[in-house]
Amino acid sequence: MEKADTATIIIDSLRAQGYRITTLRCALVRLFTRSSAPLGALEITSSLEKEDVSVNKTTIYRELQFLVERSIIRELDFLEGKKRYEILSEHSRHHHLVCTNCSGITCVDVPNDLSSLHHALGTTHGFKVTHYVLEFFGLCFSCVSKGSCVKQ
Amino acid sequence: MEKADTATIIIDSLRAQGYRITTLRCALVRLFTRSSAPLGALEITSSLEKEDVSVNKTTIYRELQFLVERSIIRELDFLEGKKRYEILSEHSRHHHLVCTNCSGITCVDVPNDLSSLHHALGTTHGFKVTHYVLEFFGLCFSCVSKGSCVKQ
DNA sequence: CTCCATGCAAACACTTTGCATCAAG
DNA sequence: CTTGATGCAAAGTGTTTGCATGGAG
Repeated sequence: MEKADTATIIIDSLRAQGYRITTLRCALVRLFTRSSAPLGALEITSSLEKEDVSVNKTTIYRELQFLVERSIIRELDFLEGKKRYEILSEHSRHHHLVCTNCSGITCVDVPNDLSSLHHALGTTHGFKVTHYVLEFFGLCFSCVSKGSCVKQ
Repeated sequence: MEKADTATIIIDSLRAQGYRITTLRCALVRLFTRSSAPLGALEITSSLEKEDVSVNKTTIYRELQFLVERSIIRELDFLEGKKRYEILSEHSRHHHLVCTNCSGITCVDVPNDLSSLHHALGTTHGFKVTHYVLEFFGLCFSCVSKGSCVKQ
């Protein structure tokens, strides 16, 4: 029994829901399932260009919005003045280490379970948490090592 | 023995460090110590206008940068396409409930201590965490109540 | 008087909108 | 064919830069 890759599963699911499967949509889904780091719109554009996929920025933004609305990808923000996007995988305890020196981003699975907090917030504030963002900022291994190169 | 308010303490500290105490700088510090919610640059501008404080956007942005660099305020981002700023108080376990319906922001003190995570990340990834961001998204009490008004 | 702080205009970066055209189903 | 997807131009929003002027110390 063959196991379809994530991209194929997502695309089949979109097709099943009656959405049109265009070259761009396909390429975007494959790009996201392949990439480990969160991508900005411009990076996406240039990545797709390398695969000779047509790339109008308007269309990219619209397609990103489409994928976000269907919970296939999610938006992230690392205070860079732009949004980044990454595939929304099954495991939800997925966070990032953002290096404030080299801007490198590493994904991490954090063991802590904050689900008890959801309930706490529900009772104390009447707030119904749908999701949360937990991101760590600091210095990555290589920037800690070569301390002399740290900016500022 | 009189207890100086936070704004005064901050301003005195800036003065002691040799920074010029201008009307805007003063007004900004007071605004931040007074306000409970994180503020965007435009909100700040209009707030200051109400106090008849001169408000050029360039100056606002430069002053915000000045205060961020000196760790008096910090930047936050709630995926709105703009940055928000709030006073950086002594307690670090300060997070937010962001309502995805009405965009209301509530500050919360979260009991969980994630400091063990810092060390874990240090050992497993060689990453030195300087700070982290933990924000909750969902529906606030009033939006949960009047469920019918939920957008989309 | 000396610099830091400020205002103004313009530039920037990222994102969105309107509208005509194109192509997936 | 029909309707969603796309490209292009232009506008929108938030933020930054260059440069001359102004004011705190």
